[in-house]
Amino acid sequence: MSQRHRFWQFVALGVDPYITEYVFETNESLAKIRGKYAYLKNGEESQDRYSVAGRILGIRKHGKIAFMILDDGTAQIQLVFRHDIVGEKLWKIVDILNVGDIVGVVGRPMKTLRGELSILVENFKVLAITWRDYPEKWHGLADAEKRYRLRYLDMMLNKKIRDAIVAMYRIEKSFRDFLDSKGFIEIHTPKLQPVYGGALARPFITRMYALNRDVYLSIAPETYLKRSVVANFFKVYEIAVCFRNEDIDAQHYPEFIQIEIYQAFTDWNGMMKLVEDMVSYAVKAVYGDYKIEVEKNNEKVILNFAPPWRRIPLEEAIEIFGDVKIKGRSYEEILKIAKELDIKVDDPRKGKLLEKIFEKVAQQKIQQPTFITLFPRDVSPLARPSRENPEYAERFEIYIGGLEVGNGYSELNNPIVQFHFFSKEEELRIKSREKFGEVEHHPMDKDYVRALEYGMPPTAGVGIGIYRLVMMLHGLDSIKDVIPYTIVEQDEFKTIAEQHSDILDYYISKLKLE
RNA sequence: GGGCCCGUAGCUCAGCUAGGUAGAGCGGCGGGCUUUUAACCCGUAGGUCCCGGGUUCAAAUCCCGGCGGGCCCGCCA
Repeated sequence: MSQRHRFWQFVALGVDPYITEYVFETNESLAKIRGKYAYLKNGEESQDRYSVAGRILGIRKHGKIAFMILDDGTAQIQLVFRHDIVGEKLWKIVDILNVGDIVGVVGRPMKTLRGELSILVENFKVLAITWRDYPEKWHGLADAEKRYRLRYLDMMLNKKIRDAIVAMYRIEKSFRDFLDSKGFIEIHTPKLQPVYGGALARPFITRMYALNRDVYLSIAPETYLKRSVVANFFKVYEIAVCFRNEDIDAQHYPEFIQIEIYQAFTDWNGMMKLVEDMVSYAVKAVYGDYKIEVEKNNEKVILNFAPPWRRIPLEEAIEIFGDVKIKGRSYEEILKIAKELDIKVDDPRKGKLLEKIFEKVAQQKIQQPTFITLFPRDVSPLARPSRENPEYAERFEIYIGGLEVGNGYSELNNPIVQFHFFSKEEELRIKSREKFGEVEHHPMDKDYVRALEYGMPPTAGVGIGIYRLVMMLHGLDSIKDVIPYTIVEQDEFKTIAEQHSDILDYYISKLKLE
């Protein structure tokens, strides 16, 4: 308040950042201009004239010439403002522009004497201004709390984050293109459900006033997509938000996006092929090659997505990668191995033990895209038992870069056995409650069983975690880095209107507000 | 649920171990500069040291409690 805000300087120069300009027509993106005029020689000016708009992210002033970095969301380019070209009146505005202001400019591509492709500005308009100072140009926005609190700045200024967000869109689009070409359709399943299911997780509970009852936020689209298969939509998928009321860490966040795919008349083998074809298609479409270099903990790893991917049964993976003999062992022996590995046993199922042992000794070592197959039946209540050994399910998980990114199986389409498995899950919950506390289990879903009773063809399905896939592909070590907006507690601060009552009064009177 | 770490100017950070006048760079503002690339040079303003309590002659610094954020373990993808 002590010194007059620069806003008043703009107003004095006839520029009101919210009243003067409502539109600015652009006719080219900076990315295109960069490509098209790369040929210019140092000092050369093109006679072509373009209209571009974006945010100023850097300013270097040199008396009667000024260089600014303009970012239009597709690329950045240097703007050259010359006093002799824009004239005295516009120069006064050039003089008060700050990093963060938004301008539309008309000018000609040129290359400076030092070889920097630029736009020589002939005319420009101020389209909006920033009221807050931007982060320092060298370190940028680095404080973790501020990055998540002011995520728009993080996404605007941190290239790694921005690239991951764009790549995520392109990967999802590639998945849709691929599935569309195979005749799949996307079906949106309910996020508010009377019974949660399709995964083992604690749900969010919320109130639906229309029916005067509590409902669950979807933990997975699975049971509804399979109802869709019953509905003769034999090739369906959904890129779905899933909500799981569990803790946050580097690989987990309570709301996340999965693509789930179901295809009738095939089994887990057909689904593994579909997955490796689809993911490799997307990787090539987005990054230009099946092989991509990923940086992990300052180490570079080349990941090769070219199909086919390796398929290794779970117990074999434990033996190969973890060097732990596990095949043919009894429940007691496996329990002992788990304890020796310092694994806390809080779930009585043998399958859980094997999963934990795998995660502890083998998972980190699996870098190249790999299907780990043949999971124990007892942790897979919606999967079809193996045709060779019903102790196992025809279930696979996808591991890339040491991260679990997906899970799929031959779907259980037998309503009698499905009912039995659900009943066993209930029993497990009740039985293990005294001994281990609440164990994650799949609740009885009779309505879903009834759908199966109308007849579901042999079907295979898969779920792939989009955030995990993207964080792995971009070498980011926190899932929160690829989630556009994560939750943060509200903090206290003053808005500009609260800090500058004179400016508030100006707009109230100018716009005839009360 | 358990453990560890962090919070100082708009931003990035130093100062804290061992209590003694709150600092730097960038950014802002003013001045100079017509080809810079973290431009440069001169000047200048800017702080509830997260909040509350305690110890002390004296607290950014030590202690306790809280709030906010991060990481790890357990659980979930």
